[in-house]
Amino acid sequence: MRDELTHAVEDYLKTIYDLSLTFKRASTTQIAEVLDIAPASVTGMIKKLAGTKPPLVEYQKHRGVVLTPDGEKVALEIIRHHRLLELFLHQTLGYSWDEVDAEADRLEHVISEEFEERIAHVLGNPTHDPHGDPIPTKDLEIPTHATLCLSHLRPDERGTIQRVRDTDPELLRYLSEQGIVPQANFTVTGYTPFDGNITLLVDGCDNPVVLGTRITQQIFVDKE
Amino acid sequence: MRDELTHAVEDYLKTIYDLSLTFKRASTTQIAEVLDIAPASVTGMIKKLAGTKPPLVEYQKHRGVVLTPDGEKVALEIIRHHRLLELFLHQTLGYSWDEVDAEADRLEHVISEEFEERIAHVLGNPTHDPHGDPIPTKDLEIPTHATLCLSHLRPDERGTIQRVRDTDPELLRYLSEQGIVPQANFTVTGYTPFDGNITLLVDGCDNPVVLGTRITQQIFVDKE
DNA sequence: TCTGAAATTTAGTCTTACCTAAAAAAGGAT
DNA sequence: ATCCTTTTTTAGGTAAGACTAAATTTCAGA
Repeated sequence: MRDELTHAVEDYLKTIYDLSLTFKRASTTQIAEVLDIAPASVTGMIKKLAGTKPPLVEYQKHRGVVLTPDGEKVALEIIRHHRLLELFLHQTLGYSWDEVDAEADRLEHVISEEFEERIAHVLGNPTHDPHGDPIPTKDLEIPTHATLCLSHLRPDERGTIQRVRDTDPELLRYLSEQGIVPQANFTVTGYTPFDGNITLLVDGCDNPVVLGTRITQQIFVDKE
Repeated sequence: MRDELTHAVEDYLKTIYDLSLTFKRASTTQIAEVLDIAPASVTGMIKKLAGTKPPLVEYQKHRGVVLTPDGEKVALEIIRHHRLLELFLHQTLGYSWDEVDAEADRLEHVISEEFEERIAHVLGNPTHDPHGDPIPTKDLEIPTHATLCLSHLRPDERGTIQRVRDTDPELLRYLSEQGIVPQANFTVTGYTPFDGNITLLVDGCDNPVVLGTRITQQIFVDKE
């Protein structure tokens, strides 16, 4: 029906989905920044997305867009592809967790439903990818996941890393070197009020790590 | 260097490679037929391929093209992707042999060298895909393979199916229902001179199968 | 309510990467 | 030599997406 969307369209929808988790509506500039495209170009695409047969976004001039149910369906489908692929690359092909995002970004637009089902099956219908991001189910429900941000913890609190929401390979490699990966347990040993830095000691590691808010805001945890 | 070729370019090169196995030079019309586009379009693309920095084809007006060493390298790279993917889909993900071609056709243009290496490794550096087609090695050598065509066998000769060079899912499904898959042993029990039909009895099957030349010319065997 | 900065949209271009139909030209076979 | 087929040329079209520059709108503070 509304199949055969271009890669660009799928990327826009994915981006809008992500942004609206945080901001409700996604603004032109935000989308432009994420996709590294001129704002004017975004306006053009947004209009297109709002003008498709079943509209994919609800657009109000000067106040950004939200996905329609149809648009959200597409976005979740792509996100499911992406996260299943990430886990598959990691688990079955031995990719490290900082490499999976780039490869999945290319494959997500190309694989068939059949491919999706088969890797889901091989992986045992998993609920989370290697970064701890929830994988939408086949009928596009998002499994529950940790929403407590590491930046909110304070000294002496203990917790478990659940999710690292960042795609920068450098950062991911750095974090895993420090033992900061999903399922790792840790204790917060320090907090600096003015810059928000948090120091934590990962169980089994010798040295504490200091992380700035740029990082701690991307890490979600369960408190012990 | 000459990376970032479009899917279309890669498809042309793959097609030219295939054609020149049989005809030495690939003509405009032949290419147009295989790719199902107008001959004029082929001329255009051919000129482009001949005009790249290191030319990918050697082009003589009115007498078709041959791949240059550079073009052949690209073609073999894609063919390696394609055949590794076919085997991977079949072996690791459980696709049936008639389904793999279509999926591989899309993925072959998108996977990274890393992906290629990792599936090759998981599969144990295989030499042949599910249809018996040889998989170019990492340094793009083609393993030896059967070149004896089933259409040349005559009654009472026995052989082993080595390779079925066809991508039509219907046909492939039909053949596997008749037990005609790589490694199957058989005896030729009949030959009709005028239409070239060949009757064969696959070991372990009860009924003989009659195949026309359209089919037998695509099947390669080893004589027992 | 005015004003200026920031965000957004409009308008008009451009590029890339194909594809096509129809006319012209070139080869080849007799 | 001439007909027929194949191939190329010509001239043009489309689809997708991106860009710049200029205009407009919004919003927040004076």
